[in-house]
Amino acid sequence: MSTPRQAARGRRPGTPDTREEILRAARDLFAASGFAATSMRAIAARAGVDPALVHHYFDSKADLFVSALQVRVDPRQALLPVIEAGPDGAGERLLRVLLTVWGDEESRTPLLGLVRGILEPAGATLVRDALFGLVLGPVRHGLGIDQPERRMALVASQLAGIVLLRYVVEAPPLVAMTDDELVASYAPTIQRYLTGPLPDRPLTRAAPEA
Amino acid sequence: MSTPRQAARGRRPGTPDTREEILRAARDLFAASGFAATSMRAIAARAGVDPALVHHYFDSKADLFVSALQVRVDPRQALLPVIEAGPDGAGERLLRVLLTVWGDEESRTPLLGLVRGILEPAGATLVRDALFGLVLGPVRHGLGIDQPERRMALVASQLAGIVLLRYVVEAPPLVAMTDDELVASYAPTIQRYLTGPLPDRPLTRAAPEA
DNA sequence: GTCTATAGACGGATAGAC
DNA sequence: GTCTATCCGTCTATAGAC
Repeated sequence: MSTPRQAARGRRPGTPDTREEILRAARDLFAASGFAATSMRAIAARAGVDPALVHHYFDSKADLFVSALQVRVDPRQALLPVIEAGPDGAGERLLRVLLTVWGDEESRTPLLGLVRGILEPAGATLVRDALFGLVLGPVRHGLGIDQPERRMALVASQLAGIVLLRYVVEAPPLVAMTDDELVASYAPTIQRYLTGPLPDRPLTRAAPEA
Repeated sequence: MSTPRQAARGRRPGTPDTREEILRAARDLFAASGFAATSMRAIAARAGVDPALVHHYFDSKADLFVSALQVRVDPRQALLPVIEAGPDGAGERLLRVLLTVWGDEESRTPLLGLVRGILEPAGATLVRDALFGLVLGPVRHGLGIDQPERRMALVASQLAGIVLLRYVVEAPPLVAMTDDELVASYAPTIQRYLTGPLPDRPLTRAAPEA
């Protein structure tokens, strides 16, 4: 019904692509309900297979979780253009990468599952490390900016808010805005966090009194 | 151990304040692990009472959830100073209210429970409505600004990101920053969302072609 | 490779003794 | 008001027939 199958000539595999069906079902359900609230039974039912079959392909629920949520976008590669062109305009470029990745249905679903996993006790640290290590890390090291940790935290707080309200909560005004409108609204903020003035002194240890 | 008891003269209540103990335990656990991952048994164990006793005081788990997460801060009252002084500087005032409320241990715990509930299927709409209705609503109506829906959504996206990264994920750079540093970093953003230029035309329906 | 059956644990909720 | 005992549901995971 979904994927057009090419005429298999040699030996027909016992199962066409049951494993893939399970992965698709798992992806959808994890994205919609998170890790804990999604049961293996529900995944099996959606995929139209027996619950035991799910265990046959994947050792545990956690195993299925990480398998289903493999994002096909390599952050390091996607962020290369953001970094290479230097700090000027990096805010807009970073934002456009975010909107592109989340705008693609293919990559949005697994990402939603990951985000839903953030607020669950188990996956909190895992996802946090992934976010900072894979996404913000390259940008931080690639751009030559001062106080990179603090600046990237500011950037992350705005990007996380956008993702949360536009793609998870689906706040109507944000959903209605076009990519260009979003860029016009948010790019100045991101850019200021990246290269604008910061309240604290950069790296000087002792602050003279008078 | 906790509350100093005044010498009860008349009839001693059978229980000192077991109900309050249960509420405290529920608040802590809901804040730490969310709704689904917190069991009634765990709450009873933490409160040092029998699981059945929890059901005696509260009809259901959902009932206990809403009872435990009653925030003692009335948003309408807390936000009055933000609104009354008009749009100028409203960004900083709004931000300071947020930091004050979340800075108080007393109110932070129930708020954490509410936030954790956002990403769970059950409480999503409930919490979203509460957030927009109680917090952003008064500000939107109180300040005389154009395109209030869109502006409040922009504001909400930044505030939500701050809450998520500073109080839920606890990103070190954000935790380390003082309130004044946070205000210096974020107030300009909030203010621009409230009163700055917006990409779209305000309320004009038809945009002339040429 | 696919399924039936079930183990083993934990969850919320209830009835009723004291 | 507090507790014991228990029902009934759902879950993950496994063993084994076909």
